[in-house]
Amino acid sequence: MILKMDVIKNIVKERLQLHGIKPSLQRMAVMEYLMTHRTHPTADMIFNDLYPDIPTLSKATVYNTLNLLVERGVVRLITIEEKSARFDACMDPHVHFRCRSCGAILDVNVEAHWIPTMPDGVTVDMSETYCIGHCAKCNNLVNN
Amino acid sequence: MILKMDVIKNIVKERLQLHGIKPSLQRMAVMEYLMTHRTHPTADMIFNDLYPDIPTLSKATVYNTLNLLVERGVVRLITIEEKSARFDACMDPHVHFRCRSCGAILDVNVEAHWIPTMPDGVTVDMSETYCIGHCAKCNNLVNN
DNA sequence: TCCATTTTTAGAATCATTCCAATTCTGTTT
DNA sequence: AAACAGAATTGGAATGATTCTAAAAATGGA
Repeated sequence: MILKMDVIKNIVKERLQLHGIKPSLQRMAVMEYLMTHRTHPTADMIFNDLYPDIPTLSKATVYNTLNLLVERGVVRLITIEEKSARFDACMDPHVHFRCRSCGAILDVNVEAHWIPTMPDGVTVDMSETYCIGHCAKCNNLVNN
Repeated sequence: MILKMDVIKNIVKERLQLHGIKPSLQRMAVMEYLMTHRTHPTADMIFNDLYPDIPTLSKATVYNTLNLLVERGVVRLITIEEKSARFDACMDPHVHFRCRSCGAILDVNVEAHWIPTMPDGVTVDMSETYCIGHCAKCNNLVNN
């Protein structure tokens, strides 16, 4: 019998190895966290949530790991919010929306990413679109 | 005879007043700087360039002013780069490109801004698209 | 087991930004 | 012009996210 936990852990491990990243306990934990929490967490949120399970975990390790994952193209770095960086393990094309009043960051699905025509000689290997406004919940609060 | 300087200063003053911002010496200087330097500067760059002319200028004032300008919709806050915020006084639709090797941030003209279809109830009042890759100059260095 | 390399760690250091309380400036009323 | 109230500016301290550093721990061969 194969436990669900093992299945997830194997997917996580494979995804890391596919990108040449040695799957240490800490790296697995950060990657699994991002794959199972689609909340665009900050480094600090990840650290705080993982810390109870890995009491020796250091914030530096979380930062090291996130930087490595971003460098290798395994997760996306999101700068939709000035205060702190956000991370997203979903690499399918989608844009991010931030609500001005509650601060939530939501995924918005799109067919493909928009890459405008660039000046001659410029090459683009990544693009991000950020939309900012008011989410459905906050709009309702105002209208009722 | 009207000096060119006066013309610019008048445009700057009008743009501030149009948005209900009292045109103090410091605010005029920051706004004029942004309108005449299309380099997407950081608060620090603005402070350093303005300081020689306004020796009493404080960094807090530069931050206060930039925050006010962004709040009132007079300039754009650009978060294409994690280290520090960038500012842009051009409100015409355009997207930003950042070169991975030299760090330059360039404007790319577009007809209109892309705003993907949002989930029901979500309203968008601003959107930004960031493209990242290699600029023409850096691509040439590699290919020659 | 021993050794070399990689990874993790805690805490210090850095750096952008905000906060704070005091001062200066502005415009208005006597 | 003096007195005043409110707004803007100021320097420096405080904050908070991130990076750096040097030591300790883990890993994986020979």
